[in-house]
Amino acid sequence: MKNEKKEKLEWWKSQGIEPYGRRFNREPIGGLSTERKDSVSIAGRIMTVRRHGKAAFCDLMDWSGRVQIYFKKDILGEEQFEKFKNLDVGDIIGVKGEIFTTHTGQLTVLVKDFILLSKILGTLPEKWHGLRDLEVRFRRRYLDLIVNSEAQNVFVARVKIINYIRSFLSGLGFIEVETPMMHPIPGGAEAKPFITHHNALDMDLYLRIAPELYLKRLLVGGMEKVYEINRSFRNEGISTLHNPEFTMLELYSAYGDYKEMMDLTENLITGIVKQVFNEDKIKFQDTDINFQSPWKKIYWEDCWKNLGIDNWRDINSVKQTLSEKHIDTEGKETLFDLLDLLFKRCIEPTLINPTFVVKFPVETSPLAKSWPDDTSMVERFELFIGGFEIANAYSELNDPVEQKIRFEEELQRPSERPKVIDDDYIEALEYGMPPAGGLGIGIDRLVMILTGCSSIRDVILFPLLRPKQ
RNA sequence: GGGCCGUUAGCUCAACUGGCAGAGCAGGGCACUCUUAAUGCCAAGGCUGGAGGUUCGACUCCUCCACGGCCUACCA
Repeated sequence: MKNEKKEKLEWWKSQGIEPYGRRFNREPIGGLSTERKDSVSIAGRIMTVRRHGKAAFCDLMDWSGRVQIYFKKDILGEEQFEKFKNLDVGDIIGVKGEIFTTHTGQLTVLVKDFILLSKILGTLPEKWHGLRDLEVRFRRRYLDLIVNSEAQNVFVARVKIINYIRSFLSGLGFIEVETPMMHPIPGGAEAKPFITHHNALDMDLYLRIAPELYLKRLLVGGMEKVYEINRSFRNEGISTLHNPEFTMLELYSAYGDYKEMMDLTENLITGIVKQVFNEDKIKFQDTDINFQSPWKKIYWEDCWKNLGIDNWRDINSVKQTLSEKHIDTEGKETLFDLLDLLFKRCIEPTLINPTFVVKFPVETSPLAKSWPDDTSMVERFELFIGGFEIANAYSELNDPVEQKIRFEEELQRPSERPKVIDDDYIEALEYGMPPAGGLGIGIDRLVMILTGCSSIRDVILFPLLRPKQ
């Protein structure tokens, strides 16, 4: 803390004023208008000060907006004006005054009275360039939010998107539920879990990697349309698309299928684009993404044909294509690892406008219902926007015997996940789960696309960083 | 985890090939009652991320460490 700021703090105390105030009745700054001639009461942070001897203009900011306020000595009187001189950029004050317009026509509040509500002891980042240092923006997000309106906009948009999702789903009869975040057996996705320990029960628990298996138990229980906007945790690398904890929407609709999920996804996201952003196109990085319906649908299998692979199960032709494209296959041996690599490098980057990729191999989808007349494939789609995966959905496998076989087959494949079959889930299926469509949407990534952010850290308030020092 | 890059005043950035570390904003003082990146004048602000090394001399070159960014890997 700087000595000068400490001295200011002491000055306020010496005036018998508590520099950290109490409740103050105020209205949002964003609601002020030039038509108002009555007195107003507002509060917020002083963002700029332009002093002119016996008068001064300041900008006062609250979450709803910013307004210019005008301090005049002949209005405030000697004593109040002296207090004003001891205010700093960054202080939080309450103001009572009247609206007027300046000679340049700017809406301004003439300060009749003000009160200090919170004294700043630090120094705000620079008013013109703002806070650029990414590390500081993430570690001290509060400064980012105070100073960078782009940061404010992103997180306001995030809230609006999530609110829209809730009202959209509620309108379709979905109910929001909460399922455990501490799982005795991690399941519902292929990912490395975080491990924690419960002392009283003396048992290890896993932070959830997906809520899927619990939500489907609720379908067994008769809940027909459920969703959870869930935080899930995966103990893997950090990148512009990956944070160890991330937010997903998962929903399940009894008696539906993956096609229903496809329609729902398209309606939901086009609705967000229209209602929240009032657009049907969004600029992401340097390209326009067109969200207009109908969205493109392609078969996963056709992607390979387009790359010149006639039979994607032929590992040699996959390897050959990878080598022709000079893609390093280090550490990749299985057919599906190689296919995944090829897909990520050669297909994903081309899927800019929303595109459903449909019908996946059963080996990569242990919880999905098989394709009619082709048990080697499943009723599943992934949605890609802006070159990366946004959503994943399928017709849910509700046959307990088949599910058990799929789990057992999964155990045969190498995995870093603990190798335990969730027999409790199988048992639930034995009581009958209705056929259903299920959908997962990566909320952080969706927000990225819609707000033009290139890193997931830009849309998560406090992304995980190593502690400084 | 691997590769590359970055870290200089509270913030945003300079400093050529190794030769006294500089500016704007913020903060301090003075002047100024319609400014809006207010303005004018004055003063102050630094162990250049940390620890070693090379050198007469290091922000600059070398080694190690810390944190971050990008790419890559695992994944969503």
